[in-house]
Amino acid sequence: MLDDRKLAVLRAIVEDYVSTNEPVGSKALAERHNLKVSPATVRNDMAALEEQGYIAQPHTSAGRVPTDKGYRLFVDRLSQVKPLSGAERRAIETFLAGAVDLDDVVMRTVRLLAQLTRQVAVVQYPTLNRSTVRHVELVPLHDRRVMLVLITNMGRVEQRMVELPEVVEEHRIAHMRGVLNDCLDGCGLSSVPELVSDLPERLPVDERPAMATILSVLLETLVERHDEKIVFAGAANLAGADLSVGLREVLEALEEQVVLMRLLGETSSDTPSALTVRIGSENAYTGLRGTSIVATGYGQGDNQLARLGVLGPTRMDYPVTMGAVRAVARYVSQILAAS
Amino acid sequence: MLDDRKLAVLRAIVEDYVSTNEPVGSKALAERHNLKVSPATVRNDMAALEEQGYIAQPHTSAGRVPTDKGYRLFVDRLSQVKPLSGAERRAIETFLAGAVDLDDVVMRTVRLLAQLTRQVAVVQYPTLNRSTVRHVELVPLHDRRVMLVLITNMGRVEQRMVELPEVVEEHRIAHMRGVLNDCLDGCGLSSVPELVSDLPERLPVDERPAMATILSVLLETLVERHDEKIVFAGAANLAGADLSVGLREVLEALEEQVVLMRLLGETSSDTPSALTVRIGSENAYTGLRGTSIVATGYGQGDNQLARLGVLGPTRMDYPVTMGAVRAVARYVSQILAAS
DNA sequence: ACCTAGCACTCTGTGTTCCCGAGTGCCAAG
DNA sequence: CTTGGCACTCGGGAACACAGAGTGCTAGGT
Repeated sequence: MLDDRKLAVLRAIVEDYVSTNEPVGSKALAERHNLKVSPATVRNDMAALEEQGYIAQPHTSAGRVPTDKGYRLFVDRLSQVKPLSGAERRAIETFLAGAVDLDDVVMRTVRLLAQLTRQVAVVQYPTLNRSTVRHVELVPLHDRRVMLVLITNMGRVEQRMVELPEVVEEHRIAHMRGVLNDCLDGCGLSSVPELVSDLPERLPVDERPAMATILSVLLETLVERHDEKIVFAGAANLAGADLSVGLREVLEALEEQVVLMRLLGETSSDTPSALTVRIGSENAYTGLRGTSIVATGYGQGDNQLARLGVLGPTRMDYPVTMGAVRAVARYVSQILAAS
Repeated sequence: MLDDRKLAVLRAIVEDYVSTNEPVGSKALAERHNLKVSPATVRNDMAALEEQGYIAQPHTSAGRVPTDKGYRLFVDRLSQVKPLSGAERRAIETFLAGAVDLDDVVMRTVRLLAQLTRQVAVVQYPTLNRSTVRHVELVPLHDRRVMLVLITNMGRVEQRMVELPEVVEEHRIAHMRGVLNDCLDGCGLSSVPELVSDLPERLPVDERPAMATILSVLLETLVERHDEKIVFAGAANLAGADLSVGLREVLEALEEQVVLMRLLGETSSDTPSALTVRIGSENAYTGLRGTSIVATGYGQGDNQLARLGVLGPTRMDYPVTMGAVRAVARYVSQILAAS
């Protein structure tokens, strides 16, 4: 049905089209790649490929252009991820190594990825789910106001203002802090709710209302899933590209955390560390019909923390992009593991 | 030189051009606005205005378009800031009131402003300069590792990992924390360097190396001016607009913190709370020749914390935009003051 | 059975020409 | 100083022709 030569033709079409951005014709194909056959033969193969929906022609008597299905086949069977050059790898390493805190790591990662791929990079903040509590701090501010600070083992810090129901003396606050830390230190965030459920009862009566308030804020913080925070960079790289549907839609999607989240997230969850490629119309979101997403999880080994990836026009250099995404994911995983 | 009618003509040209996006001719002007004079007269005035550089024609025999100088005059003398509608004000209020922490306030502000003005909104994080230290926390992590957390009165939290030169027992860390807080609590961030300068000397000998390390990280944090962090939103609003120079340049500028910073910052520093309007070529940065910036400081009264504003095509509705920027700045100032 | 050469055909994109109309500048009269 | 009239200038759209690239098909060769 699709013999080797037809596949070679498809590969050649994808490669040429990606590099020139122009529909590729049989003649050019036959000479640029040494297929050892004549343009006429190539035409026959093209006809077959078109028949089966792998390529299409924008207008009668123009060259062929890969369809989403064509790209899919290319990605799955005709290409292999291209590793980065040594220089690039060193650049990544030094750039990421300079990060000073978690925010900085994420920020540098997203910029790096954008620059490397010349696409829009998207990075999800490491999720709290697998994190553990490193420390809980209560800082008395005014009479009835306390700042609650939660520090996780990933270096992540969440802070919330808490308005207490009544004035509480400082030494009581200190005591509550002690109790909280004894109870939670080192525990997984997901187990916090049950761990604190009976905590007020174990306190002196006059500390209970305050503690209850604090706990409700703490739980709220966890529930809010602030971890779904996502940042992107490199929007400028979209300027030239043809997204087939307005640039506006794409930019809007990028600013919608929820949409972005789903883009990165919808993946074969059985192997989270594998590269996920979603091509054009495979993407549910309508505004992104002309774009592809290359994403992967990052984190240490089986402990996947979150996802990152890039978004670009369907007509992108998949092998290179995939290489960059994979490499960056690895390095950022290393950095996070080390800190 | 420029009598009242000429000014009225200029105003009419700006208003028409802003709303229609087409060069406006003498005839249309004479009828749409009741100028009570004939097109011929308007033409004479236009000639005078063009002579002096307030308007220009894209091509011979096309209508007139305001120049940057024309917009400038319009903004300075021919328009007045348009207040928001009651509904808009209420929307702002409720939207901002839901904010849960400082990050959230900034995030909501920038989105709100983008939505309200249909332009790109830019918000600078409240600067640390005027802030005071609310609390310093040292959290022991591993043997030689401590997390330094700095909480300011603005609700801002900075955290840094500190690698100590030697193992330090927990109670010593607690002691250092106490000393640090005694020394710094309530002090302005700018005065921190001198306050801590002789601090190690006042400690037991075996705490000095650790404290020295901690202090160097603390000072570094302050110097790094992490406060110059800037966020933007609403890039999608640029999609349709004509920036006269590529969209790409503008997007690139937006992602350059430094450039963005200068855009908001360069202002008549004597009255920071006033609205600053920078029109087209008045803007130093070359990539932004086709855009204008409307910005203002925010914060409580004379205590200006930072700046916010919007960026859009030179052809924007200045009165409305200025109204929105001013209103949002006021509300966010209120919110911050209350927390 | 497959490849190849040749050929007629079909498009798109580009360049040319032409014309309409909006808008101007100028002038002379009110 | 304002106004009506008038000739002039361009930009932009429609109509048209044309070159070039690319295709599909068929017939002949291996």
